[in-house]
Amino acid sequence: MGNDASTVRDVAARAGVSASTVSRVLGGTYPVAASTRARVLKAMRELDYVVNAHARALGGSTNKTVAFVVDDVTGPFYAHIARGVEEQASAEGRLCMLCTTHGDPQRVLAVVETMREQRADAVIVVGGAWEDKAYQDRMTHFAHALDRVGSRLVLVGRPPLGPGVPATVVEYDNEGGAFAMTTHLLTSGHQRIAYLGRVPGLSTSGQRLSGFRRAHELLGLAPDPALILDGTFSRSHGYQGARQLLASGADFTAVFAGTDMVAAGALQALREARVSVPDDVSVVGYDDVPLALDLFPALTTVNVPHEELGRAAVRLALHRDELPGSQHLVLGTHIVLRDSTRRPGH
Amino acid sequence: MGNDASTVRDVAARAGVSASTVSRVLGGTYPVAASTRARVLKAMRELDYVVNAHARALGGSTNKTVAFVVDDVTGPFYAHIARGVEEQASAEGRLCMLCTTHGDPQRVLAVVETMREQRADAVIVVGGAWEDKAYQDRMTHFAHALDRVGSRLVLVGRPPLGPGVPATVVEYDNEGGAFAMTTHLLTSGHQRIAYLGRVPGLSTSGQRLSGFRRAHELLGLAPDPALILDGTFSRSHGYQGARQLLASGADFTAVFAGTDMVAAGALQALREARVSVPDDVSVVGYDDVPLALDLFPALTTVNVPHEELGRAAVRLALHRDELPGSQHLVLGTHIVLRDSTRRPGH
DNA sequence: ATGAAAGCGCTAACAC
DNA sequence: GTGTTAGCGCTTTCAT
Repeated sequence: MGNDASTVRDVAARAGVSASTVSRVLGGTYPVAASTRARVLKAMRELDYVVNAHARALGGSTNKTVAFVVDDVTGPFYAHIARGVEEQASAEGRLCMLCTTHGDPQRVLAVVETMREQRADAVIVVGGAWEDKAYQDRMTHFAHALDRVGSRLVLVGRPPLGPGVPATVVEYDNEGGAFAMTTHLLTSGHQRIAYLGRVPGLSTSGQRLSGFRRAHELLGLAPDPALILDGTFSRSHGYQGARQLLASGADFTAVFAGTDMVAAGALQALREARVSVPDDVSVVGYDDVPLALDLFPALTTVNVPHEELGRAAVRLALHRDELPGSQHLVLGTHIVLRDSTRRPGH
Repeated sequence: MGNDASTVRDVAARAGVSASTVSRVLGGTYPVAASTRARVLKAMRELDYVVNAHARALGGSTNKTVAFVVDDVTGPFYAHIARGVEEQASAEGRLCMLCTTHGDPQRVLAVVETMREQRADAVIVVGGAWEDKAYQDRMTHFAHALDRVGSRLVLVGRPPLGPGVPATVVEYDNEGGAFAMTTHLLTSGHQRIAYLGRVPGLSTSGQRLSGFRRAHELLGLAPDPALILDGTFSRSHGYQGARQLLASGADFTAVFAGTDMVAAGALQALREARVSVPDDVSVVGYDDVPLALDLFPALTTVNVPHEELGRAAVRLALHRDELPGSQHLVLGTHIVLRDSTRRPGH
């Protein structure tokens, strides 16, 4: 229906100048007589003119757009990284496209392809990667394809694809955080720690678990395989997993939840079973999302610099020519002690 | 730098056909000989071709994009609406652009303008509106401007701009939810209810407060103005507000928090002051975000159909020609009783 | 079934 | 300073 936006030509006609002149005042980066500029501006206002971003993107080569590919906006973990991305993007004059993939590797690939069509300046993929050869190969392919058209693949919170692959990666010390937390638990006297939320094939999960294992080894201990439960990074897995653990009569004094959401579920199950936290069992999470503060008891967890991850992703990708040395960043993590942990038996 | 994506022309050359033929297999909506199509497809694969979305948008008129304008992705309230929007958009073959405004009315207007440049199929603005004449006028202007180019302004969770303004509005029964909740509190015996998080000039806040007032009036009561605190829809206001209330020695048995986040802050303040919830005071929130379940005690609150709001927004906007009668939707809300409320003095 | 040619709205040489 | 002329990559008549 209604389909008559005014164009440079309309504005030019009304102002009695040529299209290029209009374009010049639009760009602002070229001398135009003050009086002419005023007339053009006036015409634009009267015609309620706005540039067509597509025509502009077609002529020049950049779209002034950053794409953000995420598993699920709803998770606070992603939401905060999204905020960092959005803020930095907007600070750099870029628009932000949001795509969600709902844990489906196929959709990730499809979405990245779409972003390639959109000629986004950067394509930021957030969250653990699937440790699957075919998947990695496809991502590597995209990295090259994006690079070829002057765009950039950015991996946030997932490992690099390999040397020579043109991609920016912004990680955080996943393994180190889990190591620190496990060490804390172990040295406070917890010997039997259940691990909830091992997600097979997910890089993030693998790294956290390996920090968990390394801490045990360092103290000459071995985690009990029966206490490591497979599942997803979800509240419901935390709930189900904790119930299952309780029902099995397993012996444990602490629960290491794969994420804060998993911890939230576990806390609910524990509360329902009248198991007191932290008196009977300690619970720790991972991520330090705002929710951690509101859980009861307030959750001891590993802090991840969410917003900074997002911000850094955009910054590095957009300025990769100026800061070529820093295309692989690993941000630190640290544990935050709150009320959900205590020495066992005290 | 690298800036040589292959084009239809490249593909055409390699397949030994004309550009139009390539375009035809791209579109799929036109007869092409099977053998030719195969050759073209092969050439595309070999050249790793992807269409240029901008060139396409320039020729045709739609961008296949939906814009989503939100205050802050980080709030769970928005996050869940965002999910609904994203899901429906993707189901309708649209991409989703995300823009945040951080509570700044100026930025809302700027962002909507940008979306106009992008020729988005729909521009979805979420969250309470500022009850400010100039602001409303600008929005009305945008509604018309978008309409003129075949796009659509969608208002989610805010009142219509007025009759004759071409905009889709998807509301939820804000006033009704507050009314129901307040009535529940009042009829359970709470006579002095504090209201935390009145945000002057914000439509959402105004509606909630008027439901709060109507419930009082209906029972022949009048809310005590001293118990109504101005602030923002934030956790920190909930915290500060509750502390202030406590410090003032005010007399109240229940707290109606403007949102669940406000309630979370209030609960923390109450806990720190050793005021037991719900034994000493009852607390209720608004929104029913997932967090409500994880608060302690689990929060009694008003359920808002977040995802459906987002989904409906996209659906109505995109199919406005097929369902012209339903461009103003009001979804229902209902109260959810959990553990943060109780009759006073029991 | 396929090709040639025009044009979407804008920017960027290149003239004057 | 300003106008003219070409395209950017694709879709779409109009021919054939």
